[in-house]
Amino acid sequence: MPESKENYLLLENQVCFPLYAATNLLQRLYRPLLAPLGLTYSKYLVMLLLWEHERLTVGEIGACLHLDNGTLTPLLKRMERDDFITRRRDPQDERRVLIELTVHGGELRAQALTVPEKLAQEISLPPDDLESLRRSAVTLVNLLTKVD
Amino acid sequence: MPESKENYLLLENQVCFPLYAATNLLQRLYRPLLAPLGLTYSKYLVMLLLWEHERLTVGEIGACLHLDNGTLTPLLKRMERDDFITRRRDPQDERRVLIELTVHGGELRAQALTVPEKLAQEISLPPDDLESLRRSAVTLVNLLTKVD
DNA sequence: AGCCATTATATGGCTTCCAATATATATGTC
DNA sequence: GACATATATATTGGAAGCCATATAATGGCT
Repeated sequence: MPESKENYLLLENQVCFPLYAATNLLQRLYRPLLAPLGLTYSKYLVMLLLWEHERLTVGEIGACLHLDNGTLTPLLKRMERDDFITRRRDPQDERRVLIELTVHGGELRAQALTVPEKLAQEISLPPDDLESLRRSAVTLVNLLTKVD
Repeated sequence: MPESKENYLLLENQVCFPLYAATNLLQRLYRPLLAPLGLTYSKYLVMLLLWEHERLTVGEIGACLHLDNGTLTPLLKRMERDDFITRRRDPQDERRVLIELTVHGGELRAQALTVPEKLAQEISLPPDDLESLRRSAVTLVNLLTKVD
């Protein structure tokens, strides 16, 4: 039946569009929460990683966040300029660049602690729904990265 | 217990990050499918709307896609330049700009029909999982737009 | 040592995204 | 009709995001 194929082109039935829209809307919500810390959402993600690991290469960050080098290099340069991180060549392997927190970057973690709960208040989706959304998105990401 | 608050800062526990990553990965999948049609993902979304409605204002498109004017105006100008759409002031209300398909834009729909199934093949997530992901993302989007 | 394939990051060009601001048109009120 | 307010789009400036390509360093292999 040809009609079913037609229906796939309806915006309402697209799987990717709600993810796209939700991502844009969420970044808009994050913006005012992160701006006082001098962070954007992408920079915030890098900081989350560094608060966990404290020394990473550009490549490792890209692998974790699924981001391209062409995205990360200028992003990290801005973060270096604004005193969140340091960038230096790995003496062991001069191809790599090691990313580490500055003192200021480390201290910022305390202020960031309040961000997740502030955001949760604005979303106010039942925790179960939120968790199932998270889980299915994680599943999708795992699937999409295995393809590569 | 203070530890639970700490855990919210772990990348693994973030709700927004998997959505963000999935969106980026999906756009990367769409790119090679849409490029032959001369479309990017955002332009594709605009086309989906116009294949359904055929005459929309800039504001209506922005409301449907949850996109800003600062995003849409240059996007639509490029689409006009590349002969997908026309832009003209509404004679009834000169503040508005009416967006309509060109002949070429209308014909493109036939080629776009194959895109959703090609993408579905690459994702290969069980249809039920995909549908539950879509549904919870839609719920989230509805929630986030009601706040406004 | 010299060469070649591989790896890690950087660069340039283009698109998308937003907030803040500007401009022009409509609308309502007196 | 004049003026304030609201509405619709455009503009500007900065940040992300990707691809394709370039540069530099490493690791064999001969």
